[in-house]
Amino acid sequence: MVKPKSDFDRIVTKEGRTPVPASIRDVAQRAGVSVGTVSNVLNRPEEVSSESVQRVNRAIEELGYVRNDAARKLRGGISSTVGFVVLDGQNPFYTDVVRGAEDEGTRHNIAILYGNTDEDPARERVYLDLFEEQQVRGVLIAPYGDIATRLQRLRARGIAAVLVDRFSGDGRFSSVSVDNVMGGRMAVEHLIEIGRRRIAFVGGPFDIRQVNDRLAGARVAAENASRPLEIEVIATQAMTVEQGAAAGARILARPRRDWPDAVFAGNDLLALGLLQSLIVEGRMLVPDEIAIIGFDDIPFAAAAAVPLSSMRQPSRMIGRTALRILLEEAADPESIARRTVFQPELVVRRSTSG
Amino acid sequence: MVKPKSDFDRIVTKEGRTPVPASIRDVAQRAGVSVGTVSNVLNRPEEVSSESVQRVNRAIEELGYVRNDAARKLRGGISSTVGFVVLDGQNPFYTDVVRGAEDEGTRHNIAILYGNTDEDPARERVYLDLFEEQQVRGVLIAPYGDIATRLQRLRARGIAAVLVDRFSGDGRFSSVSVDNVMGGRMAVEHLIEIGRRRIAFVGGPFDIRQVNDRLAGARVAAENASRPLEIEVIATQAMTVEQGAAAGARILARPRRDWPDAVFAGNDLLALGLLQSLIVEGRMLVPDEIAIIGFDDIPFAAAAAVPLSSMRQPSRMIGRTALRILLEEAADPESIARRTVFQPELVVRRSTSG
DNA sequence: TGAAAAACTTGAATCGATTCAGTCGATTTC
DNA sequence: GAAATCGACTGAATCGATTCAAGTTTTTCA
Repeated sequence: MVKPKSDFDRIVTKEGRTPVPASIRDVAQRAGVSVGTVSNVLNRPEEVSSESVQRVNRAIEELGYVRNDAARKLRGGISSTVGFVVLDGQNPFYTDVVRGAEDEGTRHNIAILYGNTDEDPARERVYLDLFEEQQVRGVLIAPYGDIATRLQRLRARGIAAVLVDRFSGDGRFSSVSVDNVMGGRMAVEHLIEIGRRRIAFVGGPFDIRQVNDRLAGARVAAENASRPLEIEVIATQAMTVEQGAAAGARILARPRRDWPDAVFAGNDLLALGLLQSLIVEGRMLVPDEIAIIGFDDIPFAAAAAVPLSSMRQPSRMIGRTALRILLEEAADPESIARRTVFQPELVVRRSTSG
Repeated sequence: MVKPKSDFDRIVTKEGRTPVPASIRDVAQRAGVSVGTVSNVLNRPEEVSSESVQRVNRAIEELGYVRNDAARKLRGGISSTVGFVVLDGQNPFYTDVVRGAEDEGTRHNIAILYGNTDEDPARERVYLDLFEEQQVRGVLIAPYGDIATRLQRLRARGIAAVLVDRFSGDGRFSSVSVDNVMGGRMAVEHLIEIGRRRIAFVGGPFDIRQVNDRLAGARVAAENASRPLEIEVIATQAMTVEQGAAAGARILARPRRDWPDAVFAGNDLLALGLLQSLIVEGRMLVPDEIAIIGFDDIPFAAAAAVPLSSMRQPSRMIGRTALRILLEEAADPESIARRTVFQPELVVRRSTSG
């Protein structure tokens, strides 16, 4: 076992300073006040005379004091970390959501414990365990499996949870997401508006709630059209670029007259894969032969060779809002769960302006 | 101030269970042993009789006991979190590196505190402060500014640090990176090999070490060519898709005969931006008129409309290795800093096979 | 059989921030 | 002038896991 102290001593002798982490007691001594006063300066400066505040702050400065979050947590004070369990860390959409949470976090001096599950329920559990051990202030989670009971247990331990990008069936937890049904509907309405009739939905697996919702919305649009139409479903095993390209290849393998003239992809990764595959003999079929619209509006959508139309999610805003709600709930355990739903926004680019 | 306990009580009465977090003392009582024994079961089961191990484990199971990491940390035990400060969280390359660190982390039951600095030295400092407060086991950092002194201070507090994707000038800290000079050289050698002569480097700002190194390597290749050539430098303000597209626009604005016939982009984001911009009147200039090679081989490189040649970095491996070294150093403060350098690998795709 | 060694177990002390009942003066009130 | 009020400060007790010197039981072997 390493003894940090002895290491510090070693450094002391070497550099002549005293880098043994200063405790609140050291600060109190140097400032000539009690530990209680130092703690008050740290936490409720308004209750301390300005003279004491100054002296304490000077001592803190001189000693390079840094608060020990472990001790703070232990005594029952609240933790200054929040866990974020992400479904697919590789997807820029989630990167953006995390970024939003981060932004809000730094404003409250909160750090984010990050966990990427890659749609693996086992990893999901591992991270929730880890976060429980850490006694985080709360957990943001873009869930894959069914974690209601797990979250319930965390709550019993005083750890709040907010669902991201999805809501809980029973409404027992707050959530921040986008109206996926509406998004699906708007996407397909747009395709119909630009005159497409043979519309396909590419996406899957359908046990991912978001996928289902987007398809459902697409169907609503199809039925409500002045001349109703059918949505063909081309199922994929995942929402990745590779799967998108594979789906594209399957489309191209059909006789020409069976091609759809527009595809609504379950997310932008799929759409990018499709885009890549829809080049025949150096000619890009998008948007003239086949229009494509995606979902999420990740940064790469605009940057694609044929800039991609997409349903924009306010991803950073989702992250920020989720963290804000989480902090509120952590502060007030009596608070009632609420659902926050943002509206997606249609972003038209070249892939659907043929 | 919220009193978690009272909330638990409320739940107790509601659900009839006792979700007050069980402590090691509760476990000891239930198992009929002392707290010391429970702690031993948790930390050195080989020193405890198998009967006790069983009883303790049963009690743990029954009570739903979860170790309190704060208490553990406080007593001087080691923390089970590690901080990771990332230069550009939006860049899939770093996402991958984090993923690698995560993989290694879960093997050691370690969670990652994540901080994205977006090349902002102020944020860099904020995160290092936060991590210090958390008393993390160590810090992985892809640094932007000069943080030698800051890291030195962390080290004095017993917090190890490993640089990622870059090494420290004075070699006082371990680092895991790729040989950027070699990568730049290989990229340009490849361009020369496919018969290109008017080669440009797109990248910047040059106070990012990696950029400098890659350019330096490119120049070595240019000088060593059988017929030496000059590398034109097209400077960008950042390594983003937008900047890449802007650089592309500047190239297209020139008279045709002043175009380069190949571009080595400082990273894949720039390359993708370039790719996007190099479509003139629906015709893709890549690779016939202008070949492009990037750096990093992010997943989107292969998925681009014209699949992008790139210098692959073993990004996950970098993350895993960095974390492994960090843990070793955290365990042994006497250990000496070492530099780990991986070789990049040339991945040829259509953007350079004209 | 008895003594020494080995194997386990115990429980008080410890880490550092927070809290809160209580102390101390100074000021105000009646 | 005594009592009440107020503001500022104090410091012992607390949280839970770990450690380790000391204690107890079991095993080993002459």
